[in-house]
Amino acid sequence: MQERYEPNLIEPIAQRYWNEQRSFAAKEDASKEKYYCLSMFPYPSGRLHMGHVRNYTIGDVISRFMRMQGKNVLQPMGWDAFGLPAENAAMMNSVPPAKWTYDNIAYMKKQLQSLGLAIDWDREVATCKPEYYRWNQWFFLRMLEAGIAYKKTGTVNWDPVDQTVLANEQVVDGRGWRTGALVEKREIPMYYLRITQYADDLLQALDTLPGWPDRVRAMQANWIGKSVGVRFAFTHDIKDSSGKLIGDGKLYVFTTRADTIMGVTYCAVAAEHPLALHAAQSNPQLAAFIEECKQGTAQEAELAQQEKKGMDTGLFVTHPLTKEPVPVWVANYVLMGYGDGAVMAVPAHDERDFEFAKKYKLPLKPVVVPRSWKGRQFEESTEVLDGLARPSLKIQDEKNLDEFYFNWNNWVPRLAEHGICVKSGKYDDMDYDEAIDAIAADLKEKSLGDKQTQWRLRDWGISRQRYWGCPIPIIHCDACGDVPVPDDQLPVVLPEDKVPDGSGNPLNKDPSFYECACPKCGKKARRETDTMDTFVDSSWYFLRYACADNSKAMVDARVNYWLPVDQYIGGIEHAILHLLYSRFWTRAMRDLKLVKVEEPFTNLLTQGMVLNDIYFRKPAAGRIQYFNPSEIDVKLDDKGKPVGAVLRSDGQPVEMGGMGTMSKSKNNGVDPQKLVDEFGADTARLFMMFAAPPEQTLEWSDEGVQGAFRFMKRLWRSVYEHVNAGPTSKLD
RNA sequence: GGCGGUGUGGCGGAAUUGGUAGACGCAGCGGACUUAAAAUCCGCCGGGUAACUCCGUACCGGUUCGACUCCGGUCACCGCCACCA
Repeated sequence: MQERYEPNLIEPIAQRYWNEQRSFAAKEDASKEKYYCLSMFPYPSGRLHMGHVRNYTIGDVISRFMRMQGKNVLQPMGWDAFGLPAENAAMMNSVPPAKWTYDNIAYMKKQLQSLGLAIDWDREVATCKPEYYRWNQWFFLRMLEAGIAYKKTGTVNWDPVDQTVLANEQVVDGRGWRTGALVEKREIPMYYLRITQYADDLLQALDTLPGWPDRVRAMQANWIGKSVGVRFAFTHDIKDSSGKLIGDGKLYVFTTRADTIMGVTYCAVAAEHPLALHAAQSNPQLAAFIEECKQGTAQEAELAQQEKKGMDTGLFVTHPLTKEPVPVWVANYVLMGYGDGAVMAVPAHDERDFEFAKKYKLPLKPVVVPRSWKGRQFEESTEVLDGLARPSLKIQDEKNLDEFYFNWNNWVPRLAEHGICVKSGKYDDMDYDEAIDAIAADLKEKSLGDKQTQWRLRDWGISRQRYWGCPIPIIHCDACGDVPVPDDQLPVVLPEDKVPDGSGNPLNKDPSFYECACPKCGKKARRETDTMDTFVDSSWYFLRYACADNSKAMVDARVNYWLPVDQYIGGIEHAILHLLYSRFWTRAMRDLKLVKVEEPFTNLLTQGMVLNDIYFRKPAAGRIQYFNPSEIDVKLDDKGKPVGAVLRSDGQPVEMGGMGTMSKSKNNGVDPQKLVDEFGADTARLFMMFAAPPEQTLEWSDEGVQGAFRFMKRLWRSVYEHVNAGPTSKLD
């Protein structure tokens, strides 16, 4: 054993030994308690970043701890290898995404090994390999048979120049990020997975996951978005040009406030609603308005910022209880994708309806009063606002000091509170719950509605008009329709030699891929060229680790030994989609009797981001220039507080921008490879584990790394001294 | 607007079920070694005081022999979701 601590000498020796001995290969052993420790697998972007190092170090420490506790530990690793960045890199460098991806995997695997992680590399998977994605295809066909997968037309962002579908993030200010062309909404056929069928289960079962952070469970519950209310219909006799009643003469709406049904003064429908489209046929102005609503992105968050706009259709529907005519408006605040794309509007008790009614001078009608008014006399009156007569209700407060009344100058939140029904005929004096029960019962009796549960969650559209993904195993035949690829012809292999040029999916232009024979009738047919969303790949990789070598089946009995994952570690950014899809997919596999496990992840740790200082200069004209902290000298005052910073190369001051997530755009990243090369993996790992609790953000500090390095050196020396002192010691 | 979280020295953060607040690290200060520097090592390091049995865990109050920890309220910050009817 040598006196000097030289990690670059000793770490590779240990790593080679582990590799040769297969020290971390896990074997199923029913006599031992298993422990499955899983880190979210990386996208092979090219190099590891500090977030990876943190993630895998946390997992490795937990694995080590559990191994020392005598558990049979599995810690696998793989590659989330399909996806858009490979296509972009391909365009820039004229390299096929496959080559780019495999090269990156080779490099990053070396990096991971140099970190000394106790990974069982025998179980490595890469989602872009046919051995893996054939089971995506196989199980997709099983879901199709079971009715969990289905086809329907869906709305996408379409770039008319590139002839391609854009993800929401690729739409900037309503234009394609590459072409700058105005993005269109387009209806195209896509495959969907019926995750909504599992909505209630996915929501309820969140309570069985005490090992998950509260906020992640809350985020999932929000996303699923259960809401209980009443779905009912207004009636009408509006017919289309062929004389058919639109929607069978019913305009369905959903409401959580059925108690306000007597206060309805208009109905609002989404721009894409059949009634709106019908009215637009004879109304060019309305048609133009509908076109305007269709512009922009399919992203809902942006809709929330828009001003409320609408237009009268001139159509009327009949109120199901009062039989009064109710005007139908098109409104941009109504979403086609939620419920039936239509709402009943009660401007006296709903903020959005209020704002809309005020803008377009629509009537309003108060029908709910505070509970404190119960059993007391109130006065009806009319006030004139904006030249309109507005009905108001007044009451003396209990101390007879003031008058409380509805006034319609501004919205007040109290108007939306639950209360007592008034001016509602037979429902007068009923409280919220009672009124809803009574109204739902009456609507049911008329066969015009009932209580219903509505979900925010939508079915999962998995079709992507993209090349670098798992092909959807369907063949389109003019005679037989959509025919599944027979199991014995799986996998449908993605050709790996294509180089996308930005003008759509190369599979569309490759006859050797899309030309095929119909498996049913043998006639010439066309292969589906859409590929699957990459979230499909990551929805079950944790199952495959248990049986990665099985070429005959998707999963086998070993899955039931290892699953569920005892500890899952990864970024909070996957709190909703990846984790929800995985929970759904596992349930689908359970229902098709492939696995026993229902909840795949028992404990979840969402590790914090890695932050670093931000330094910049803001020139009088032009872009902000960011400087990497390694190029900066910080000035301290007497107490050691930072008071300023200068760029080392020119000695001139730079602005201190506080701390932010390490990113290319802020130029504040630290390359893990440099860190490992200089100080060794142990120092890097020690610092990361030590500087902050795993769930919290970690503030990078070069001095902190030095401290960890000093610690390692001291540790080395004390071992060295021990070895020299002890006559029989053979530590080296 | 809804939901979730967090507030402790100059800084990152400890404090297992309510029992010595500030572990450990960073920065800072003093010292040793050195011709000098780096590296390394030792000591000090919340505030106040001449001193202590003083004050101090965002703020106000409560429970308790005892509160960073439990309860009620306030303030501030962060994250996610959001015309969801």
